[in-house]
Amino acid sequence: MGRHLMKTADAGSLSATDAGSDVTLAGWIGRRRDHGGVIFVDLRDASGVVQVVLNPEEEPASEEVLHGLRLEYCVQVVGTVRPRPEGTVNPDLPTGMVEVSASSLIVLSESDVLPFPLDGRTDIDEAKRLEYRYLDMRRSRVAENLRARSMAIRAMRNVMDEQGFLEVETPTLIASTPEGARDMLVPSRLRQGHFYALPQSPQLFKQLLMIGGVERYYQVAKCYRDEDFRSDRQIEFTQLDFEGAFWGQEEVLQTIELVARRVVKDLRDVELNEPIVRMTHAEAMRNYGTDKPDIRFDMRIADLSEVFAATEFKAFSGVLGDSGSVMGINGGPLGLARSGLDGLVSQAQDVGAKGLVWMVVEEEGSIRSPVAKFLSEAELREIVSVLDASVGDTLLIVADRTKTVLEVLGHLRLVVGKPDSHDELAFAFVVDFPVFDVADDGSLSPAHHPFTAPADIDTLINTPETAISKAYDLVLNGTELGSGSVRIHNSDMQAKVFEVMGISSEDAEGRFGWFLEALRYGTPPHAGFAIGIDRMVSILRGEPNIREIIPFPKTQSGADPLTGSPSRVESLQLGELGILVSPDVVASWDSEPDQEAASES
RNA sequence: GGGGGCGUGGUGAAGUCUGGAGUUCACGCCGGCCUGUCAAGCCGGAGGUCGCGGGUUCAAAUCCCGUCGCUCCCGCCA
Repeated sequence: MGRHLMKTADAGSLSATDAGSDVTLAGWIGRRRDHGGVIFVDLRDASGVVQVVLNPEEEPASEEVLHGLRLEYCVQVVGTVRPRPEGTVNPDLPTGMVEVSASSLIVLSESDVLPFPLDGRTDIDEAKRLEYRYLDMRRSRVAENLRARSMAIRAMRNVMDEQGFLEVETPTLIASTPEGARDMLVPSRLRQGHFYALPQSPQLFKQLLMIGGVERYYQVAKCYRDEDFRSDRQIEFTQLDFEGAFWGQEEVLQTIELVARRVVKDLRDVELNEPIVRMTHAEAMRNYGTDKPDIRFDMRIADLSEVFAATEFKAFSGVLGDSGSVMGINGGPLGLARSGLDGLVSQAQDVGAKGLVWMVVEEEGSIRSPVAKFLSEAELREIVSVLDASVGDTLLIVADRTKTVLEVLGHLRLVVGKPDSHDELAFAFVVDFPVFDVADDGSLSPAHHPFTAPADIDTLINTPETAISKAYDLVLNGTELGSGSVRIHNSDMQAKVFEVMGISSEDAEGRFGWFLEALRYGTPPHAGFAIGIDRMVSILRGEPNIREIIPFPKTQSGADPLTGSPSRVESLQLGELGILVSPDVVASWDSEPDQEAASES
């Protein structure tokens, strides 16, 4: 290594075997311990931290420079790696066996006093962290998350490469495609009054790639959906998107398994030996009350309608007579006081239940419950039997329309059973999704985009409300990680599906005529998937939201506190686009106290 | 669009329920001392329009109304 190099070693990589070697380090002052004479500095770079010893008697720099060192100064240190003296080894530091004795120190760049500490011991307000994200990512939490994200994407690319996939970039300025969500729009200057949409997914392009003879495609794709934010939703996010020709569902699920195994291995150093559990959408709903079941814990929903077929209890008999259901879960030994049980009742009501019956199995086998006196001995025995209840267990029972019962119990199941960490991982495939969601009023709305192949076209046409599609989801710990489907590869079939979904043939021709035509040129059967990378990494990292995994995320209101986006633009710029901001909107600006654009103009 | 939580020196928190002097704690910052620490230590000091606006009151960080920001959730989002 020549002397001209700004650094010859990484701080975090030094170990006892480097003792005696001369190194040039460069990084930031993470901490300083100034004893008046000798000064210890924790020098941090991207690789980690090492202790640098500055002794003025050895003249690494002037007294003024040495005692003037402050947190996060960017410095270069030339010195010698040496074992730490007896009794001063730091077992908490990976490089704690050694230290670097400095022969010279140069301040490359001073730092202002920091807006918040970078020590990782305090939870800084997130808006502040995002405003100074470049400092925030010097902290180990974000730095490690960025590395994990990189590792995950590398693992995905490795699997894809090994499986013979071709990485293809698809455009991000496209025509609006129907994915269900609101499109992010970009105005066109060359065709005023026209707009590009940012892709919600590369859906139609990857299908075109299949038609184009690319048999296996993948992409680490930025996707955009202009909907409200959640802890696991941002308007822009990243997916591993892939598609295979001459493929059906089985090939897709097996590929997902390869990806999941590799990512979990690389990020958690855990081998997933068991095949990923598969269940149908109907099974998921019946057993867990949701299409994204958290199967780290069992606690299945049990149907108690049989038990109460002839009950005297009006709250139950009324519902059953109205073709509803009575179902329950065994919450296990919750040990809740009356107030806690009442809390569950109000939570059940919050999600739509008229009420919730709780029961606690008492020592001598009797049942404590507000409704116990309305139920027969036989019914109580049957409840205990069906729910496989033991002494101390809390049973939760809901009677209502079947859909409501499942929703409520699915919610309560999470409330009482969901683990509070992601130490354990439970993947699941949910397959055989219905084509339509049935609303309370019986109306149908498509559950998936219209390019999803139906399991059976006749069923779709004759009884659409019961039709199954060849669509499937990947779920991890109760979070939907991604979705995919077998696609329609036949133009006539595609036209029929458009029709059933309520898209008129004129409308379909106008918006997707080009795609319907493409399907007519020997389209191979194909299927694919997309995995949400931000979500997957956030769960594997045990982070509570995907912002921790995204380098520069936006706040819940869609703003970036660092750069000030979204911002107003000059009217000149709008003029070129043929755009005039509505007078109402302009008027509302006057009442806003704090606007970036206002001060820039 | 709706519901909940939060907003107090640079940072994090306590104080707010039950109104009574900008009070407290930790970190950071400034100055001094200090040659083996590693969240270094010791002594001293500075620093706040309690998010903003209005109201109630003799008196508001505290109660009320509004508003802004952040966040969690419902709707929305395959």
